[in-house]
Amino acid sequence: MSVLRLALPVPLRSLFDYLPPAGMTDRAVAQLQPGCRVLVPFGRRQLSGYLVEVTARSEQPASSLREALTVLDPEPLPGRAVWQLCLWAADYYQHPAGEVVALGFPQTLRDGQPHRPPGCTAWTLTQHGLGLPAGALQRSPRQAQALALLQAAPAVRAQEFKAQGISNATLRTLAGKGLAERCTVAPPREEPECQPGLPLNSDQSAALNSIIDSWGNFGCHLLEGVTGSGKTEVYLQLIAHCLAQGRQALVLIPEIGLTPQTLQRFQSRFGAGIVVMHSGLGAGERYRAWEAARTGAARIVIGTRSAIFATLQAPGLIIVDEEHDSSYKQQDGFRYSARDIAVKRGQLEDCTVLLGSATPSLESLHNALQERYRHHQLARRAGGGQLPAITAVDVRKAPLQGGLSADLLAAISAGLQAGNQVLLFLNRRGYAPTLQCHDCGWIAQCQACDARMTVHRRLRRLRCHHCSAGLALPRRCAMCDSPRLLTNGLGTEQTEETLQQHFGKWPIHRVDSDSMQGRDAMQTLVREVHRGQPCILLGTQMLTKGHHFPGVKLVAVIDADALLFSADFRGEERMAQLLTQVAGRAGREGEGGKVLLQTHYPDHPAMQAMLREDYASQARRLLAARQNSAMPPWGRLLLLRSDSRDARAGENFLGQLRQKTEHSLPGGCRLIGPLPSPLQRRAGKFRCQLLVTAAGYREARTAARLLVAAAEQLPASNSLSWSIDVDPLDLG
DNA sequence: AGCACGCCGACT
DNA sequence: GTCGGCGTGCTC
Repeated sequence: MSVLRLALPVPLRSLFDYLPPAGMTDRAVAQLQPGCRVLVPFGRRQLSGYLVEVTARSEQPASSLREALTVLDPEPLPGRAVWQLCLWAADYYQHPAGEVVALGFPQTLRDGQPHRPPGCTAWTLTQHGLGLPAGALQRSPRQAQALALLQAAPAVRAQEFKAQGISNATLRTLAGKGLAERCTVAPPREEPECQPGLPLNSDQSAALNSIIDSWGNFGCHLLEGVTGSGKTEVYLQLIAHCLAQGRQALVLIPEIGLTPQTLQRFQSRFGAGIVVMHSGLGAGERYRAWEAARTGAARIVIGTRSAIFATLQAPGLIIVDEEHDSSYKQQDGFRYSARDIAVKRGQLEDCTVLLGSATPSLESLHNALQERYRHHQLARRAGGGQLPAITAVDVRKAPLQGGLSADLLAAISAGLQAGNQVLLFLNRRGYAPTLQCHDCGWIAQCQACDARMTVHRRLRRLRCHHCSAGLALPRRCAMCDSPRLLTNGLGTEQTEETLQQHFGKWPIHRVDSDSMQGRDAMQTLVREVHRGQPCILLGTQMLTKGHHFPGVKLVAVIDADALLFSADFRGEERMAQLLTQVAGRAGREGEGGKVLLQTHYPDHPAMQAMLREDYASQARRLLAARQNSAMPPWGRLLLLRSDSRDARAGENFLGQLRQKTEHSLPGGCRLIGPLPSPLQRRAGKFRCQLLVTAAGYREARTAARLLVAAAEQLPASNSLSWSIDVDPLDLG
C-alpha cells in the first residue's frame, strides 16, 4: 500500500496522509516527486496540497484515510532548492509547511488550478500532421512553408509565422485539415543587453573583483558602503557578470524601496529580461512574473520579501539591498526574515549572496567580523563628495514653534535663500499625538488599545495608529464637557502649518502615509523635487527609504529625542541606522551637506556617538556591548505571544507553557515572562509574551520545537490564540 | 483557516 | 414557529 503524505495550506503543523487517486497505478505513484500539487478532499472542502513523500504506511488508522482526487502536476513546479528551502523555513520558523510552500506559488495555482503557463499563442502539428513527410503539400506553397517550420520545431509561435509572411488564414486551413493545432508556449527568453557600467573607484572595484573571484559556489558577502558610495553600481556590474555566466540574478529590496527610480536604473542598464514581483501586482501579472522566473525567460528578478520563494531556473546571484531594513521580516503570520532565508537559499542553490547596506544590521556585521561572510567596505562617496557634518541643536530652554527652534528656522531660511532644498524629518504623522482637556486633564484614548489617539486636524478626526479606530474630532471633553481641548506634542501636519507661516513662498511637501495616498503621488512628488527648485520636504521614514534627492543640502531631524529612550534592546542600533540613513540624504551631489539634530539631550551618550562617530564604529561598539548581555547576534531569541479576549487567559497559557517546558529546554536557555506586552491591549485583545533566550542556533531550534509541541498540547482555550516568533525583531 | 454543528434572541 | 448570532471542534 502506498500513502501520499501531504503538506496542506492550513494553519496546522501536522502533515496529512491520503490514498493515491483511484485508478493511479503503483508504478505511477512510486514515481511521484515531492513538491507536486495534489488535490484532496479536506473536511467538507477541497484543497490543493503538496506532496512531501510517498510512504508505505500511515500512522493513521487505514479506515480514516481518504482518496486523493488528482495529482495536479506531473513534475513539481518549485525547483529542488526552493522546495528544500520551504521545508527548512517551515521547520526553522515552526510554521505549517503547507502555508510556507504556498507562498512560492501564484494564487491560481494555490487554488488548485492546473498549471497553464500564461504564454504566447503558438501552433504545433497534430498526430496526423506529424505523419506527413518532409516537403509535403507542394501544391500550396504557403502551407508547405508553414509545414516546414512546424516540422523543424515542436511548436512555433504565431509571431514567427507572421514574420515569415504566413497568414493566420493559412494556419487555419492547416488546422481545418486536422494537421496543426493551436497551443501556448513559454515566452522566449529575453536577453538583456548590458550597457557599459560607470567607472568604479578603487573601493568599488576591490569589492567587485573580490566577489567575482570567489564566484561559482555558495558564499555570502556583506557590502558595507556609506550612503552615496555607489553600492548599486557594484550590484549592477555584479549582475552583468552573473548574466554573462548564463545565470539569473534575484534582487530583494525593502517594501517601499521599489521606486520607479530603482527600476529605471536597472532597465536602462540591462534593457530587457527584468521582471518585478511585489504586492502591488495583479494576479495575472504575478503569475506571468513567477513563470518567467521559473522558466528562465526572466534573467533578473527584482522583488520584495516574498520573492525570496520564487523558483529560478538557474540562479547565480542573490542580492539583498538595504539588508538591515525591518521590512524583510514579516511581522505577522509566517514571521520569516527574507534576508536570513536568502542566505540559506544561497547555500541550497550553491550561489553567491550579497547583502548590502550603509548601516548593516548587527547580525550581518557580526557574521562578517566572524568571517562567516566576506566583508567589503566602501568608505568613500562615489563622486568624491563629502559626507555631511552632523551637528546637535540644543533646544533646551529655546522657544519652539511647531517644534522648530530659532536656529533651525534660520538654517532653513538660509538654505532656501541660497537656492537649496531642505529635508526635515519627523517620525510622527498627524497633527498631534495627544488630545487633552485643559479643565480636567482627560486624554483621548483608543477604546480598543492602550494607546492615545492621534489628532488629524485636516481630516477633523481622531485616529488610533495601532488599530483601525477613528472618530470625529470631539469639540468638548468626554468627561467634563469643557470646550477647552488642547493638543499636546506634534506631528508632521502641525509642523507643516508652522513652515507654511514662515516659508509660505516656497513649496512645502509633506511626505507621510496620509499625504501620499494616491498610486503615483510619490512619483509625482519625486519628479517635482528632481527639478531642483528650492523647496522644503517634510516627512516620516517614508521620505528616507529608497529615494535620493540630490538637491538637498540641509537635513534636519526635528525630534531626535524620540529615538533616544527606547525600551527595546535594539533601540540604539535603530537610532544609529535611522539617523545615519536620514543624514545620508544630504549633500549627495558636490559638497556642503549639513545635518542638524534637534535635541534636549546633547550630552546623552547615544547622541554624542551620533555626533562623533560614523555608523561603522558605533555598530562595532554596540556589537561589543551586546556580547555582555548575550543578546543577538551573540545569543538567539524566541518570542511566544498570546492574544486573548480576557486579560488573564494569555498569562495563564504562557505560564503553563513555561512550567511544562522549562526543565526540558537545552542548556543555556532562559525564560523571561510571561509578561504583558508593552502595548498590552491592542485592537481589543490582551497580549502577553514569553521570551526565550538561547545560546546559539542549535539550542534555539531545539527550544522552538519543544515549545511549539508543548503549546499544541495545551488545551486550546476559548478565544485565545498564540504564535511563535523565531528571531523576533520587535519585542512588542 | 474554513466550515460545520449547536444552542439562545428578534422577526414573518 | 424560524433566521441567525458566534462559541467550539474537527479536518488524514
